[in-house]
Amino acid sequence: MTLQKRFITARRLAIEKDFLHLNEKQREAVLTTEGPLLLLAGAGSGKTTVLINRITNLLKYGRGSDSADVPANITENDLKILEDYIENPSPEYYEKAYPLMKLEPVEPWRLIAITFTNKAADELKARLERVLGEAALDVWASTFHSACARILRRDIEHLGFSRSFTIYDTSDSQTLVKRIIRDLDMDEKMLPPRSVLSQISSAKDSMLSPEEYLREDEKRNDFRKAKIGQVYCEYSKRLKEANALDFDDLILFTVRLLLTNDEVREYYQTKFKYVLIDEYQDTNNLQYLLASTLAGKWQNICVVGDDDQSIYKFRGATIKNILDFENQYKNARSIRMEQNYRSTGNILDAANAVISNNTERKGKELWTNNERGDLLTLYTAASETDEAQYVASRILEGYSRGENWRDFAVLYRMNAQSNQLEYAFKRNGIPYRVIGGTRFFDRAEIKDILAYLCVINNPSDDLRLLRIVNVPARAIGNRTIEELTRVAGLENISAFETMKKASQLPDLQKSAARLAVFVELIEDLRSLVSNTPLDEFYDILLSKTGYLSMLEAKDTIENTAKIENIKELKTNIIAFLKERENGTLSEFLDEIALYTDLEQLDPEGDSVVMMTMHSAKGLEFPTVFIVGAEEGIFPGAGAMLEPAEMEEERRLCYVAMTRAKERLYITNAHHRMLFGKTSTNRLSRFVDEIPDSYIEKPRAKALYETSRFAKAVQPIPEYRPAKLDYSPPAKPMSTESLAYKKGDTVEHKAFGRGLVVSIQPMGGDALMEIAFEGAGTKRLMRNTASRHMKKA
DNA sequence: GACTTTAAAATTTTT
DNA sequence: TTTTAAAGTC
Repeated sequence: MTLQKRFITARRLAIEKDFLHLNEKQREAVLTTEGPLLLLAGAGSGKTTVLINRITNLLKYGRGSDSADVPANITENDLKILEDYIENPSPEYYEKAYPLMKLEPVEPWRLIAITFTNKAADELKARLERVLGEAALDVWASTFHSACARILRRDIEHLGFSRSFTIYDTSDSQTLVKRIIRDLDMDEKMLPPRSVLSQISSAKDSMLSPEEYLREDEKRNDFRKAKIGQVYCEYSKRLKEANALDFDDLILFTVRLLLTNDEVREYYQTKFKYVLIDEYQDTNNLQYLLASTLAGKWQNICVVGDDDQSIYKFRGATIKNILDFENQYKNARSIRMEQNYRSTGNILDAANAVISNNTERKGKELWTNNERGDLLTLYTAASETDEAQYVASRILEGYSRGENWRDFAVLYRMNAQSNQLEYAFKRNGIPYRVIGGTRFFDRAEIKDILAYLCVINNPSDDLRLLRIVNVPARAIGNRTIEELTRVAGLENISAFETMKKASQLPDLQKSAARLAVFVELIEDLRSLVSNTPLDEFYDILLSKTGYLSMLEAKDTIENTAKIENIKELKTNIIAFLKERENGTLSEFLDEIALYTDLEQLDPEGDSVVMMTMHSAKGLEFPTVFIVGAEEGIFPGAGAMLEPAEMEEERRLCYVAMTRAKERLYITNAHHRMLFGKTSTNRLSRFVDEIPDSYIEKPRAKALYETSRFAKAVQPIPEYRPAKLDYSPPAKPMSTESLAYKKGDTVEHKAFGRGLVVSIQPMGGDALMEIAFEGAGTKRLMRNTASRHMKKA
């Protein structure tokens, strides 16, 4: 063998020493740095660890582990140095060997890692920082959307938008579409805004402009689609006028910018030498285009994903991206990580058995060295109440055995199923948290305040302007607003501009004075915002707009909660300012728009978690309950006729099952009340797909053999392990993190140390009065506040 | 223009 | 069943 070849081998072996804690496949993934790489990472196979180590490798050794390039003039002695280190990996030898091991270490800013959630991005950043220190902060680790926002804030002017554009979230888009449908005199029944929006979204995903879309569909003479095309047209027009981008636009415009502007493309393509995409199975066409464009120059694109965990088709994700990766990049390498470190053998085999019924997949079989563990359990309840009680009882049993509440998770197909479970948990005194559902930023009062902030930031934002123009009441009613939008549309100016001219417009004479007051309010605030610290400004906003007094005027429980939520938003501002000393309003709004998953699972609190199977992706729990395993619910009714949908449901089942580490319970109900109707559903086909050797089905058999005559047969006895007390719980829910009492000292993230002065129970919540050392006395709602504070 | 009643709809949602 | 939005009443 030549010296060069021996050197290359030795160099890789030497670098490998850093990653001996990984298994063989993981290590290969870490050391394969060059060219397109497909990383098929099964559930629980240590994906994040690999990602971190891969980046570490790139930053430390560059392409040393994966290159045939050898420095000029290497000598036998150089080889010896490497071999010495391999033989004896001590710090002294390392120091000598390191210069020979590295080959163009990557500068952190030449690396972009794109994830799907902010949570994942943050975790990546945090873990990188722990390993690499400060340098890690220069790595672009972000979501698709925030990476795009960052690019567009710099260069969107090439596309004719202003750099201070506003971001519309899904519900903003929906309001806008609804308004357009009405303005165009179309029938909302024929064109549900939701489905119109998803059509628009998929048009954008195919990079079709409204005009192109219209042209296509008029050819086909599809009446409905032509209508949708008109809405799409108007929708784009209004977004443009409001200087706003929706979520899809963020990516669409970035792709368009990169494709049309050579200079910008060149800049980013050169900059990003290594591109890394996480959760590749959930990317849509645009995201695929973005990723491959960014990697266009160096072709160092690494995608990580698991085709079996693709569960977001309804949002445009296409499994094709991951299935076709090797066709798109002919020189792609692929590595499968199939060893699972999470679940017991039984759970894993059961999950494998279910997913093997899918045809659209790469095909992979997870295995584990973990023990077999308990069999899965199927419980067939009489009703949904019974099902919930069964779950509660099992959890109670576990807790009395010494397990923590947080070791249990209940997963369901849709949020509506959480209700019965909540009742059961309350009844049994089990502390729980529901993840998802209505989110903090979806609450009306929060949207209102944010709308004020948006308008101050960008007065052309008609959508937000109309939301708040009469909240609190300013005697600016429907008629005025109608006239206002009519004139604005006619003259092609924003509603705010129209307001300014109200006194000159005959039809607005009557309300001109009131409009002027409002205009002045906004102008006032606008002139204030640039030279006032954001948190201070926020207080001024609350009082000047009269929003706070509006809520304080009526002392109801709802309003107290609303006030707390508004104060909670201030906590966000303070936290934001801590991150960025001189953060501006527009930066804050960006962060809010793209960072909605505020209420994350908080590992400190000890409570049972309930969530949809979708939200559970990426998480793990010792014990998992999958409830409502019934045909029509899971798989859902919509999947019955569509094989592709059915496969997606099955993947969802696979995701749900592989969340469990030690125990997995699956339940169904003989009859169930849902949306006010009682129905009898057959056991989910997914349960049938689990071989009997992995699952215990105590009573299922007897029940289902007679299910056709279920009504004639004797009723199934309800599951009642203990005497049931159906009265509401005497004591309030007692999570450790919620168990504050008068006199406790607390540590709040934003307000610092404080003393609990009083607690007043309110529904499932409590109003706490806390005297903070620095921030004065505050009244906070316990459940929300507890996310930001703990006992000191 | 504010408040009350009624009617319709309800997968899943990382941004 | 529950939630939300639109129509109806004061």
